[in-house]
Amino acid sequence: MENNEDIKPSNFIKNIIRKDLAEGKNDGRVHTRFPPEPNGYLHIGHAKSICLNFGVAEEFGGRCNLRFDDTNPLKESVEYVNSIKEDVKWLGFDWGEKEFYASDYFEKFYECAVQLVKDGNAYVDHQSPDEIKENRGTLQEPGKNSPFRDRTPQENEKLLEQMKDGKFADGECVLRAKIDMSSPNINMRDPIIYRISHTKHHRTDEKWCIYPMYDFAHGLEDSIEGVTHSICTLEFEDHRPLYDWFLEKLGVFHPQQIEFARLNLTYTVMSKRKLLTLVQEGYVSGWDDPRMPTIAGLRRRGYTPESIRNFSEMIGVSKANSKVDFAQLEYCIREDLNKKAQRVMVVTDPLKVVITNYPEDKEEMLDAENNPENEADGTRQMPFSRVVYIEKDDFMENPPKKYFRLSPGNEMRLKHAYYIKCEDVIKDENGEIVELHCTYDPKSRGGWTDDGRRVKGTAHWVSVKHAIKAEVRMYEHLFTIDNPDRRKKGEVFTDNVDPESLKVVTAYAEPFLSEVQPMTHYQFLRIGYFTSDKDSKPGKPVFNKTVGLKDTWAKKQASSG
RNA sequence: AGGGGUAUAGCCAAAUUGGCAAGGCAUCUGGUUUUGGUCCAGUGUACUGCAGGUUCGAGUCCUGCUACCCCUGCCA
Repeated sequence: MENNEDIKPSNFIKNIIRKDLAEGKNDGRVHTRFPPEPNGYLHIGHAKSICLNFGVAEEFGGRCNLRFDDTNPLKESVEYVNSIKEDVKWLGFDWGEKEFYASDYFEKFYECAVQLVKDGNAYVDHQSPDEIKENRGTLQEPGKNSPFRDRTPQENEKLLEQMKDGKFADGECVLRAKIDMSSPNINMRDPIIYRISHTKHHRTDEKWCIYPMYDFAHGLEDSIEGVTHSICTLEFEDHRPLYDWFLEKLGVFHPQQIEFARLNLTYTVMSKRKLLTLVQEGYVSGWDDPRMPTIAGLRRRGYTPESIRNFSEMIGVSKANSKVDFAQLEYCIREDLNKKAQRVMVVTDPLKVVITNYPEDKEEMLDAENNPENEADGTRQMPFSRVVYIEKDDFMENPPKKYFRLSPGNEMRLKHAYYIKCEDVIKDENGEIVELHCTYDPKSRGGWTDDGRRVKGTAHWVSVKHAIKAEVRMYEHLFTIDNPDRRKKGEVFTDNVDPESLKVVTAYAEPFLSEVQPMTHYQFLRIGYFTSDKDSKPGKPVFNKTVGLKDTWAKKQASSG
């Protein structure tokens, strides 16, 4: 029976692999790869791909390569290489003893290009970029053959060598595959194999001034590494015939390309270009801003690797374009942190409560459990005294029905402390409530009496005398609408950024929170999960709101009000 | 003279060779609770995009539609 719970959901890619295995393809090997281009930070959509590729390899006893698809030095850098490695590692995946780089195969790519030329399958085209574009045709009309299309293999071989040797300027000519300028698939209209770019590469430096295009390089990379199942996103479906064409013409090991739908999430954007815009135009503080859907952002927000892996498993894999509700991601982090996060008391919007019958000078330490979900986490001690803060929300002068919290003449429990009863409401000259006078029941120490009294409401609190101040960054969705790409004429997607998606508050916390290690997860009791930020300094903790607790009371209020 | 894809509940998404349409998220309702959290139990007329056809039987097979997504970088 318990096996049933461990069965992971199936998907069409696993079905293909199972079938291949059953048919004895690839000698029973399963080999995948995760091939990021180091031109930006990884985001939650990449996490889906990482989990898929590494997950499938693991499930079928295969391997998964981490490979940097670094064929365009203009856009790539080591900064991105390093961030990608860090993120993949953090997610919990191990790519083995070596990492792979397309740039390690540049020599091999060149040899393959020479072979294509010799076989009459490629030619050097001296048309200008504009001419090439012009002659490519349109979606409805076929393209026109280049006037250089019929150069002899000997001539092409010589020209290709000159390209490699830097005899030409950028854009002066390209190497093209000789396929079919009238193909209904535009990718097959003599696609470019090599372009000239006198650009320094972050790994090969100035060794090369010609760089291979994706379509030529990618299948070869897969082939060289013995990849069996080359999993990519839907937009490459049109490229598959080309992927296959190169491998066939070259007569090398032929991996199978399989496409799946990339992840979309509500209330955020996922394209590298848009994420870059958010960073460059200052809508966020950087790639790791906790509102960003980047791995680095989610990590800083307080998401755990387990929660993201679980999310990836949960949402499944298919070929249908879809948009997953952000609430599903939030469910995953709540589920994980509920088991792990220590509970602490932090008041974010304080209301002073004076307990008039509690001795002026008295202080006492009270036991508080660290996590009701895990008794092994033990207890800690919290100082209590005559004046405490509670949340403003936890008091109402004229409460609606079913309000369990504090109100005039009513009793409420201070968690782990005492029952208190509101005797008096103190207001300032504007009528604003500034302070509550309450009495406590000494017999309720620990928050319980055996007299059958029903005190339904329980609130968190901190002792004013002992509390420390903490900076708490309250995050909401970065965008005001679930689909940030929906916009009126003349608007851009950044017009949908919510200027209030970050609110910084000064909160009052239990004293032991004064010194926190960054990246520690807590549950602020009755509020949500919070994670200490790297900006924390000794005595000056900073917390990021990871996600709020479910709040059925607030929901009920909103729907009835 | 276009090509390539996709359609199963509000959102994801399963469904051996055709055989009673899984599961999760969200929602709502109870119960438990020293967190209005967690947990537990329950909660859905899904004409499986539409219209036909084959069949004892169709989400699965056939025909014809419709809607949406992707493709005209010397990006990946």
